[in-house]
Amino acid sequence: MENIISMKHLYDFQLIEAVARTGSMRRAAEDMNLTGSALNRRIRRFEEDFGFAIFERLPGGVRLNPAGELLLHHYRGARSDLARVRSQVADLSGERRGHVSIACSQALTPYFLPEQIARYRAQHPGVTFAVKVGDRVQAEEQLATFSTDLALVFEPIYLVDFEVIQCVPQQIHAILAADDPLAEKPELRLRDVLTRPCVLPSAQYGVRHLLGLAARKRRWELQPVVESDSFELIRHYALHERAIGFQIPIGLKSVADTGLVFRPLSEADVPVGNLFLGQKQGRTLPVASARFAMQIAGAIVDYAG
Amino acid sequence: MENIISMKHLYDFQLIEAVARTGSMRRAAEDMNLTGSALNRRIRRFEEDFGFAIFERLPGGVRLNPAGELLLHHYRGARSDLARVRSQVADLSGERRGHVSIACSQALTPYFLPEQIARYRAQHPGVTFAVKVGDRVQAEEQLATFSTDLALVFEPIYLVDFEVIQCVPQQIHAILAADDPLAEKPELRLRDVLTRPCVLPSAQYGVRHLLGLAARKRRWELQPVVESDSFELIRHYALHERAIGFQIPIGLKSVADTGLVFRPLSEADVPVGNLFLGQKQGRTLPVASARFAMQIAGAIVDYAG
DNA sequence: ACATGTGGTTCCTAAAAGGAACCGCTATTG
DNA sequence: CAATAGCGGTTCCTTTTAGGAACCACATGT
Repeated sequence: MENIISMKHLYDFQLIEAVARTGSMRRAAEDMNLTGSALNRRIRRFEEDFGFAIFERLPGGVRLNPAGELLLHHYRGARSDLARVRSQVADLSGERRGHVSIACSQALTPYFLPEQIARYRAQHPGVTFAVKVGDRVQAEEQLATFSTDLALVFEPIYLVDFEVIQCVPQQIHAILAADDPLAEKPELRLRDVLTRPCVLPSAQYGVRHLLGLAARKRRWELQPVVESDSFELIRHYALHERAIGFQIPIGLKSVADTGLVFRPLSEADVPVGNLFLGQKQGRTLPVASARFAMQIAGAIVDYAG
Repeated sequence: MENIISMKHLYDFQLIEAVARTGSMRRAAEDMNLTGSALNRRIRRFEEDFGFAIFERLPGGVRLNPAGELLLHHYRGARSDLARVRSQVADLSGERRGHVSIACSQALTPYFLPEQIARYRAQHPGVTFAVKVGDRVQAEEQLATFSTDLALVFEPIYLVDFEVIQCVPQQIHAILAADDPLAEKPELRLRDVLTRPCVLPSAQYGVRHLLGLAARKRRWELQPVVESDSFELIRHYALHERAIGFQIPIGLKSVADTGLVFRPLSEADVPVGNLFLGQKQGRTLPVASARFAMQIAGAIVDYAG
């Protein structure tokens, strides 16, 4: 998966990464299909070449020291840059192959991303995709450690090392049964929905965060009857108990004919959130990723309108 | 020199760079102390691992193809980034060692840089320096290929990939004998000096460029009696024939007691040039280089005032 | 036509890396 | 408290890999 690149000169770094991950030379050795003694010798020799120890030896295992952290970050950067070079070389050889990895929120999985990926692959069948779903913190981490090329996140937190490619506003929508009396209003107030049973995403998600802000401002408290990190569960549960779920509109096109409707919350009550498409600051992306980024940058603008 | 870092995993790239430099596998093999057959095998195996050929095989030698150019640029970036990591690790080990490489114009060599380097080394004796003198084009090239950390150039041309750290104006000064009648004026006009025998830097230098611009505007032509790429020769020749040389003030502190004086040209005649201190766009410099950059950034501002 | 240079290949030897067993240590556990 | 299990580190020996020398096919320039 990641080892597609795995050129030989980076083998030492792969070993170091494995040791750092497992916290033990012997376990890492098993992972990498060699014996503990061999791995130990490689690590020690590497440290000698490098000039500094990169692991703390503890009883019961090893751990990266600060020097090792710096070094591992360098390796991840170098590896991703080599992948970019390989991609550019493949591109100028006319191969039109490549690989795109994107970290995104769950809201993008039911409708938006499948459609976009299919559209892209229709033009470039040689390009493969890796979609890593997670909350906004995980997305930013994966960007920082070169684990992903792109991130598409709603209301990211830190935005350090995050280069914004595109940013579109997304007002939170309430999801309710089609025959719910509230469904007749074109726009819902916060007091309309918070007096009803609510199904909310868990705390780490941006939708929950914005709803929490809006509620706290009015000295209310969010009291979800169901709380989940599965947006799919939230949507389906809204139908079962006639409870109210929440989501951003880009994730809602698909609920149209499932007995559910969605209505925006009033901007006077809940602040508008932003959906960010970004990459790691300063990176040059592989060609396939860069092209795909351009495509969805345009697409999210269309969806927002 | 550059191989201070030379960790083992970059050996293949060092070989590739040697082949690219010499244009021949056998000559590169000699340089790197191995035989042609061994080197050839390594290159071919590397290309197989990488997935693409990186050399064009011509009768009479080899040459990097576009893929190879991309790859070599990646390598130079990775190498310099590893050097930075090593520097940071050394720094957090309290070693206060390091190496600073700077490309600069000749104007900085007689007085400014020696003083600055001495001042820095007085505080950090473990830090070594490499000063590469050249014209402004060479300085920018060296920055782009990671051959130098810093560049201090007068009137750089392209400024692509050039991250400006500091920029100070420098008005061109005329250099003349202390007993020259013109020396009595505090400021000289262009017509005063161009009617006299002139000693000019050659075309690639910024001083010549600005003088040429000013002259062409008035439909005059520069007709130097002596033209040289040695600023030292220009200074000394001014004394011998009582000709007029040109230089920027930061390079002139040292001529005070050599029978020469310097007077600024009027800003109405010759546009003010700029002395730029810069690094490669987006790079994180090794600690020693970053600290030295901060020092001279302050120093050139003082000199300009 | 020849000598000289090139990249590429083969065969064989030299060097480097890996595997298995063992050492000294520490934390856990009966 | 002693036995045990797991850890990093070391040693010895085997396996694998890389390097050296000679050679080939080819192109160039005398």
